[in-house]
Amino acid sequence: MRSYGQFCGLARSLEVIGDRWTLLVVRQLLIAPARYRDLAEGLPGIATNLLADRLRNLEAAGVVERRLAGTGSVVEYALTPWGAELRGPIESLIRWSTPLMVRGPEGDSFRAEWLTLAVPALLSARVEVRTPAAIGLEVGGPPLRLSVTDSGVEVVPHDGRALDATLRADPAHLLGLAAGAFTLDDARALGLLAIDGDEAAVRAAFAA
Amino acid sequence: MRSYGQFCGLARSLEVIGDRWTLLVVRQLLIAPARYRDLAEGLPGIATNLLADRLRNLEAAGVVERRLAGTGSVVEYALTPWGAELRGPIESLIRWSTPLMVRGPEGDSFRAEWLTLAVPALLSARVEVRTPAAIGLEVGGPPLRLSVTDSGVEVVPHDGRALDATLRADPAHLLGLAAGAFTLDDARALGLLAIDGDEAAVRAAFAA
DNA sequence: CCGCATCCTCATGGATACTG
DNA sequence: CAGTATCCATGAGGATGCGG
Repeated sequence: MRSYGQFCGLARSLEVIGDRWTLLVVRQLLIAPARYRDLAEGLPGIATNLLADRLRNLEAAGVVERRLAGTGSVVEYALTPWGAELRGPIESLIRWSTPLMVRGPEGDSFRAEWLTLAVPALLSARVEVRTPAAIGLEVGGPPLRLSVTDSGVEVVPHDGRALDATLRADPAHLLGLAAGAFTLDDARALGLLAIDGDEAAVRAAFAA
Repeated sequence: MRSYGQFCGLARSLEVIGDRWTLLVVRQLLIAPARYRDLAEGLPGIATNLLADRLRNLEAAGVVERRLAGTGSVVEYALTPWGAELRGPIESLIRWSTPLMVRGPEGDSFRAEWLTLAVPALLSARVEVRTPAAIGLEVGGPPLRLSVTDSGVEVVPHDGRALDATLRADPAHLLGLAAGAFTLDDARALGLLAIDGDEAAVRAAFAA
């Protein structure tokens, strides 16, 4: 990226993460450290040369580090501590995007893993009191678990542990619910989502 | 901007504000509504065709609106309510940029008005208890006033009102102080800044 | 296979001149 | 003053190649 030549924090940030695709690469690594192939899968549409270029630049800037995963010679990419601090800006942009998401997927590709960032970003900005709960999320793709604890909200791949309830919906409606754009009752009356198990737990988690 | 084709809030945000220069245009309008000429001045380095293009796109996206300022036929650009909500993401990126700012200007251009975003972004994330105060800031360029009230922290052009104190420093040191990167005592011992008036007010404002 | 590098084509950005 | 028009440089996208 060519320099803006401005002594301004925003301009300096954009010189690091302002290139096309760059922040989406960070998004993927915020979901989990990953190999090149996983990144290419999680970033539908990216050209392989661009992915390689972005990873190189992010590493040079100190946002990403290459490391050897597991036992052997498998290269893995992960965020540095400073890179991981991009969670704040990214969650902030996800919240800002709510008006852009309500129109639904419209043929765009979707991966359930993206919800691991979006749902906590939307919920934690809106729900103040937290009742601990574990809620399964089925939105198409691998099942997820929304985990509400005293220390915060997170969404992780579901590993078969015990759940208080399970919520099944399409991604757009789950996001709308997390954003508080409509109520759980309305959504359910319209058949947009289904709940199994302890409904009160779901209601508390979404403050709906 | 070409679509990423991903049903993800971050991707959809970047389709609106991800183009080069775009978020810097928003920065300028967050400082104050402005005419074309003011924007060109506040965005050193931008080409006129790009500024016109970005304003067109931002208007089409609903982030910016053109309006007639004052009495007559003078066109002015301002953020829509949704556009103004980009303050959160932008402040978040400014905080993230702290490690990029400590190396100083290095020949980059600087405008005092950029501090009206940066200083509150850094201070309000770090200082919890607020003692109301009005502190003049002299950093090169037009004088500013840091205004601390119960409701928040803001930096505005100084209009000659009464001040509790005045702080003179170069931009990099003021940012370091606002970020808590070093203490007021250290900075002053090194001759990096000077205070006139009520020193305790300055100390309280910066929690130093 | 996986992890890129190369090559080519087309879109976008940048600098500057110009116009209503 | 507020932009357009133009022309050149750079970067993105897509296909393919290639070494480990």
